[in-house]
Amino acid sequence: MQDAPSSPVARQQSVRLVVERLLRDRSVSRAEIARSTGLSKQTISEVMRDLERDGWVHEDGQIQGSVGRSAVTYALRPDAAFVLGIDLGGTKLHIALADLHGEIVAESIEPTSGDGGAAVVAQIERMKDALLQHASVSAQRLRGGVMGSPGMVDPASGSIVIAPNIPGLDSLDVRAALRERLGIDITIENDVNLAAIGEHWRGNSRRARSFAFIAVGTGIGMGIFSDGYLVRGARGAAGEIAYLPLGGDPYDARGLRFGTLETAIGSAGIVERYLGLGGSPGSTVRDVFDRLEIEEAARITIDEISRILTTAILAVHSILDSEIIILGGSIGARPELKLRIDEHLGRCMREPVRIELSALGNRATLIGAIGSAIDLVHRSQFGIGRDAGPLALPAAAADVAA
Amino acid sequence: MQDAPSSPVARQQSVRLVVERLLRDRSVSRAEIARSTGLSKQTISEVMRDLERDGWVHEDGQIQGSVGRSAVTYALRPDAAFVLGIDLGGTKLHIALADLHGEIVAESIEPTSGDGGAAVVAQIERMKDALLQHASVSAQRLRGGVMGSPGMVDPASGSIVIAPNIPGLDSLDVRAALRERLGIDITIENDVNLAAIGEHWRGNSRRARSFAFIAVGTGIGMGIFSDGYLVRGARGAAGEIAYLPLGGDPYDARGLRFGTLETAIGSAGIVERYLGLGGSPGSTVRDVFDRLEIEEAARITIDEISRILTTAILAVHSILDSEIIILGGSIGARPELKLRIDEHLGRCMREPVRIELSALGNRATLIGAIGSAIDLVHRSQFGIGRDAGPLALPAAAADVAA
DNA sequence: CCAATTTGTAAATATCCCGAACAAATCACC
DNA sequence: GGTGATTTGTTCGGGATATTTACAAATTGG
Repeated sequence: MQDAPSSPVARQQSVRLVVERLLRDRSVSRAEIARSTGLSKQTISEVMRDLERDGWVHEDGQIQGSVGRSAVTYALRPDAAFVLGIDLGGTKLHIALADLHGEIVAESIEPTSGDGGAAVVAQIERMKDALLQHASVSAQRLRGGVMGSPGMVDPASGSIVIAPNIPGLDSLDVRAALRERLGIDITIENDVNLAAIGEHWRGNSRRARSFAFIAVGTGIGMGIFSDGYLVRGARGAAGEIAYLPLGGDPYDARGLRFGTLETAIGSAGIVERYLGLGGSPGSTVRDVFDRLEIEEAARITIDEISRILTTAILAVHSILDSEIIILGGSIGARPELKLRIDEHLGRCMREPVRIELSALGNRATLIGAIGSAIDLVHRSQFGIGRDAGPLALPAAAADVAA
Repeated sequence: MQDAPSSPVARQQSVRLVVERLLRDRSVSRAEIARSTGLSKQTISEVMRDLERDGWVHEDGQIQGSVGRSAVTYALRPDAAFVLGIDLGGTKLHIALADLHGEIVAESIEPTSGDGGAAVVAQIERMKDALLQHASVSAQRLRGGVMGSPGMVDPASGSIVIAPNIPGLDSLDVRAALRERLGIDITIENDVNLAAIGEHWRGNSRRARSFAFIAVGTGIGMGIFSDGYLVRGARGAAGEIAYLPLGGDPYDARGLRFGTLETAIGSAGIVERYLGLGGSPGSTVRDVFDRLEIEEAARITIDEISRILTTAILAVHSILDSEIIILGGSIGARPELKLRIDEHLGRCMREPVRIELSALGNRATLIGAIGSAIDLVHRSQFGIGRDAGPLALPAAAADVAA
């Protein structure tokens, strides 16, 4: 069933407690860790000695001022390992190299190769090498990576099941190919889920254990956190709210194919609605928003979109009881929408749920991928099982200061 | 932060592995446990000796037939402890006393006392005493209990926030009162959530790690499992699908108060719809179902209800990606509904989600409460933290046989 | 400069787990 | 019916880890 606890059964527990404490507060003395974990001082000293020997922590400073001997504080070394965050979009491929604090040391964007799965894998390898060289990081210190991709990712195998926009990616075993070409494990995850992780780590839902991230752009998707854990669903399709039966007839053939909600308020649906109201032909969604103040068709379009999105939020909230709902994506993050949604929510909920705009914008997936990769490194490095609790991520600098 | 691991840090790990193995297969030999856990034979023997000394396990039989010495098998003693499952409804109070296998040794139903919270607590105490006496179980062996109640339960404090139907229950600190009167901890949980746990343990979603249990009766509610864990939401209101914006105008004042979906397809809504279609005055929901084959108004009513419920299922599934959706409650469990829903789903989903009727009927909450209580006893007894994994419950007899 | 307090180390002890050797029980096969 | 192979379960010694107690070192306040 599980692998044999070879020798260090209890030690891993201790190491884990120490590391978790160091993640919570960036710099802590050994005595303080002993107090807060309940372990003895020697155990902490010994664990810390091992961690320092292996390069995971270093002395960080001293605490003076209070009575008694001054304490030496230790902190996790951000440069102990590096990870790769990859945001694989239909048009752009965005890769960043980051340290264990999540500090990005190098990043680059290229148009996604149009020559299919194998070419994309080769492109990723090339970009990775360039980033390592640019940041002067040796390949050994690269310890993991996470890639976000649109479409469905099978929770069991971790391989892409359906990948729109990138031909030949779902037929290829991308994970195996990446492991072979890059020499490290790359975990694949739905891009919206990663964006939710990003917002949870560095964005506007930092302290919320239950929240939803709704991305509205070309398509519509949602990432769900419940009690600190990502909700993936049986087939990895949780949060596919494109198929919510709102904003149209769920028995309509088009809704069946692309999703009723997405048909109504995806980019295509918005433009179509705008044209139906007499808007100028050839307009984009951006144009509609630009003419919001000056054109009746644009105003009505956005009003209707907001109203439908509000019912979607109502549906999501009644099922998940989120603490916060974050709106993101090129359309969803527009403040004009939030304004109208807040107003509508006030009229159909007794205690309207808190709505926030994405703090990370189009970098949410990338940052979530980095955070997720850091978490995986921590887990694999310190023997933390998957049930050992929510994400083990360093607090953002703002949180430490607070 | 956490309590000090006094002495048995590693031992608890071993104990937990052994107990989990015994939960999975009811009767196992020590050698087999050693193999499957990776622990050494001596460790298993020692752990087992302690468990037997404390009365948690006993020798159960022998394995013969294969070459080699025959093995003594051990099993958890079902009578090592007993738990109380309580289903507190607006009209009926249903209590059962069960052993650690979930075998009910005594149960009783009474009308819920109408004299408010304190009277209900007294009633529960009286019924508990009677059950203990009837089953000849000493009070010391009663180790815990779980109570299901309609309304919202705060996930943090475990106290009832909103309790419809039972006056004065939300103002009282029920949990403290029960602890004082009964001498044991009674955990309170939403009744539909417990019904979902019941179905997960003994019902139709036994092997599903992600599923939803939808109860349609006087009111409408849902219990959610994601990846083996119950989803409670930020305020314990997850699954309150009464407020789904389906089947009516979400901006309507009545929907705002009772929930749009519940207004449409709760008992009151069904009867109202039936009358609106020219049905006979004074009818109940039961009457409507009875006249389904012989009266046009009844047929149309049920058809429309099914259609709305189908869109609700579609909404739930698009958000949660459940493996199975279980229908329960006095109305939801009617096969006439499932028939129609299956048909409708086929026309609005490309891969219709699997729908099953509740296997436990109106006992689902009670059984879920028992299962949940057994899980809590296991956790508190064997030092299993809350993040140690999904429910630690004995397999149902049918599963063991299979 | 001394007392109080806190940090960190050292030594001794207890606990727990593992590996190997070994006794016991059982089956297969001659 | 006897013998060997196989599996079970125990005993014993060794190693790793954590805890307790004692103590040295450092720092603040008077």
